[in-house]
This record gives sequence, C-alpha cells and structure tokens, in this order.
Amino acid sequence: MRELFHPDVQQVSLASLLYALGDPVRLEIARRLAREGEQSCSSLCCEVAKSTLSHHFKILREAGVVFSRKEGTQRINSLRKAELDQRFPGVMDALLAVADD
Amino acid sequence: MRELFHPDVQQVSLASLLYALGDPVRLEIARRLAREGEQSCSSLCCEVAKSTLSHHFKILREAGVVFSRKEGTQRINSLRKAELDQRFPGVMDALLAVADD
DNA sequence: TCGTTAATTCGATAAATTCGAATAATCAAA
DNA sequence: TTTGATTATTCGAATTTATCGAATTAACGA
Repeated sequence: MRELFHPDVQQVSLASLLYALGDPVRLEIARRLAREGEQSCSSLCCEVAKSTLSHHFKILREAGVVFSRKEGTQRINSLRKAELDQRFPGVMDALLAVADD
Repeated sequence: MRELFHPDVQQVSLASLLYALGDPVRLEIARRLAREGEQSCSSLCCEVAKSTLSHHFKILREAGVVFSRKEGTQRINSLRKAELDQRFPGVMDALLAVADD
C-alpha cells in the first residue's frame, strides 16, 4: 500500500469541507472519530460495501478531514481536529454539537 | 409558476444541510444572501447556466437553506437564518464567519 | 511460503450534474 | 386583450460521480 495524500488543511476550501461532510456515511465517520478517537476503517464500517467505504475515506482524506496512517494491515484514521479548528474556527465544534439525526 | 416546496427545517438533517452548502456556487449564494439580504435568482447569477442555477436553488430550498417567494416574474430568495439557528445552533454563524476562499 | 486480514483498484451499472433549447408565468405596453 | 419582454423552470442529452462485487495489493503470522 503506497502512502496516501494528505492536503495542507490551509489549502482546503470551506465548500470542500462541507462537501466531504455532506453525506450521511462520511458525517457519521467524522462524528465517531471525534467521539471515540482514532480507529481503523473496518471498525467504522456500516451499511455500505467496503469499496464504497474506501471511496468515502478518500474523500474525507482529500478534504483534510481525516489523517490515515498505516499500522500492519490496517489503516488507522483520526480526525484532523486541531488543524480544522485553526482553518475553520468554530465550525467543527458547532457541527459536532448537533444532535444525531 | 406553481408554489415551491419548503420543508420544515426541524425535519432537515445536518448531512442534508452540509450537502446543500458543499458546492462553491451554492455556498456563495448563501453567503451573499446573508451579507446582502434577500434578492432574486438572477441578481445572484454567476458563472453557471441559468438552468443549473435553478437546480442549485432547488437544492438549497429543499435543504431548508433558502425561502423563495414570488414577486412578479421574479423569485425573491432569503436565507432561513433564524430557523437554521434554532435547528443547528452556531453552525451558520461559524460557516458565515469563515473568510471567503 | 501459505493463509488470513484489511484495504484499494477495477469494471460495470445506476444516479446526479450540467448545459442549451424549449416552455411557463407574470407584467406592462400597445 | 394580445404582444413582447423578463424571469425562472422543465426537458433531453452528454458528462461526471457514486455504488457495488470481484479481483488485486499489502502486511502480518504460523
């Protein structure tokens, strides 16, 4: 597995961030990473096919929402909260404070 | 022109709101409505075809972001700020405070 | 080296986006 | 009331994006 691209969050637009979070599966992933801390893709799995989940992680990663590091056969994902807070003050806190649907 | 559907904002999910705002054109429309107040579709026009703009307004409307009322041949659009604030406390304020890209 | 596990890539199908052209709705002037 | 101008929506086609299952890649451990 080659290393994955992680953008500088300063270069990410607000529209890109909202696009990444504007999907129920991706928003749920972000919420769980915020609440439960870093974890693998498979532990975050849900109702979609694993290839689709991989696609969702790619979008989250390329929007600067998550950081993924290799660990054995797994990829451990974490929310880039501090960087997002700096780039988009108050946004993630407000989003994460909204009650689940 | 028949009347348009406007959902109860209480029924709108956060993912739907973020999906609606997760497009550069639609985000710009919301920002301008917040900054400049209500206005017609055409005064908000931009780089996209008018049929595309009409589609963007439909998405914003169905996500509870904008309210559109008829006025002559125009449609006057406004941001449903108070209702959004009640449903998603702090979210719109944080988003609108982010500097333009 | 063989399995096992975890995740990505590939190829096909389904769904959404975009555009220009055509249509609809409203108003104002003749 | 009919005609023309303005504004916005709807339609149909082309492009792009999303989703799935199958195949592949990568890393580990027996």
